[in-house]
Amino acid sequence: MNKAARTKQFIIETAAPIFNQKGVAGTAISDIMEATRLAKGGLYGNFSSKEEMVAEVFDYIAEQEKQRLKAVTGPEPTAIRKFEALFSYYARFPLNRNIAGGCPMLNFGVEADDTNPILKEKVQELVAYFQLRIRQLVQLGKENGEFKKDWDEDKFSVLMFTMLEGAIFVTGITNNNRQMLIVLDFLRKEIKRHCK
Amino acid sequence: MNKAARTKQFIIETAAPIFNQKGVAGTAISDIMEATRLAKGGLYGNFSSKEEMVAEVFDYIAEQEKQRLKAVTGPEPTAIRKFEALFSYYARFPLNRNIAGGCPMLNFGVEADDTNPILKEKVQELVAYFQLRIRQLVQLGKENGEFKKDWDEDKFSVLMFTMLEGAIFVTGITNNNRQMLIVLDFLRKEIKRHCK
DNA sequence: TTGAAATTAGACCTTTCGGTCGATTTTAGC
DNA sequence: GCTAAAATCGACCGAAAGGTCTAATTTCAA
Repeated sequence: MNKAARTKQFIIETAAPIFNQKGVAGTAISDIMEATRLAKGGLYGNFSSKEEMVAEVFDYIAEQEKQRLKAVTGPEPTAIRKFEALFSYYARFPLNRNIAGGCPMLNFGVEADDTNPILKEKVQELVAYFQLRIRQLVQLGKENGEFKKDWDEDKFSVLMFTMLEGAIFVTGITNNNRQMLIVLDFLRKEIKRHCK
Repeated sequence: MNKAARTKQFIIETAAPIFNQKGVAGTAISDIMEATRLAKGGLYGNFSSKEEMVAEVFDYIAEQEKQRLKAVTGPEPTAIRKFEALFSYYARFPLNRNIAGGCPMLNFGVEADDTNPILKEKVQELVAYFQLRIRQLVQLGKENGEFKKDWDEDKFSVLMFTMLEGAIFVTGITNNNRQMLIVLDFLRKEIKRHCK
């Protein structure tokens, strides 16, 4: 990894939580200059524009989120345990995050929706990925004989995902994870209800 | 209503969908000037700053949302019918909205979370109001003998609210209300499950 | 209809925005 | 350690940001 690549990566990692917290429109290049302690040339030597920088920042974030999902569920041996690992991860949200500012899907998605089609598409992909992984977890559980075969994984992945995103939103707004815990409690019962 | 008050109201109503779509940071005073066809003096004669304007715009939006909730559920005679009216309202989301840009709670809430404590508090109040109304609907149904007495309205209001907000988010991102319909289907079944 | 008060227009101000580019420093292969 | 290439600095640019203020217009009670 040569100097430029290292600098670029450093910028991306430094900028990620800033964009996630303040939003794209709310973040100025000067904010990134300050945080990275780089001058303008140092930034624009690595990115041709703010837009491109944001795009690469989100690509990095998306990859991080995917890795995190794998890291949380991967080590667990069964589908039930994988779900449980996910739930106890979200029970500690947002304290367990290394990118400050809440869920990037929600933050970037809400802003990009009416303003940035390219970024919106990236968020779309990440949402689809998360929902796919939930479906696959249910399928795995079916194959393992953990879950009943008639459980509709498509519907469950929609319920689980929308509830979690809603709970993340409410957790942020209320400064309190009480509602997240209620949601997780419900999801745990749903899992149990469909166990053999 | 004198001229100033009418102008102020006109500005608020014109600005509301713009802020809701482009975000606070993403909206320039010049955008509001263009939309209202007013000059700077016309705006700053009615608001002392952009911040104050946004605050009053959100107050207006919050009132609109409350009125809408009442308008949708009010005419229906029973709790079950009130819920059903809400569900068929959300089934048509966002086509049935008169403020473009999706759910203002979500849009303003996500942006304000890390940037604007005053606005965040206003969103907080509106969220609390919606959840209260859901709880009250369940309570009404209990009193009417529609719902079983052991139904936990506190938990249900959390589930319903988080799911709907999550579904609104996903509906926007995917340009498709398929997941909203799945969520509504689930909520209908929950209602039925707790009917006497 | 009139005239004082209320309201709005729009030129102007300072600051900050995203972005450029030649000068300067740093990197890295020899 | 030298040197060509790569990377970064930071002064500079035009545009646009939020906001001010006085002049001009509009409102509305008498």
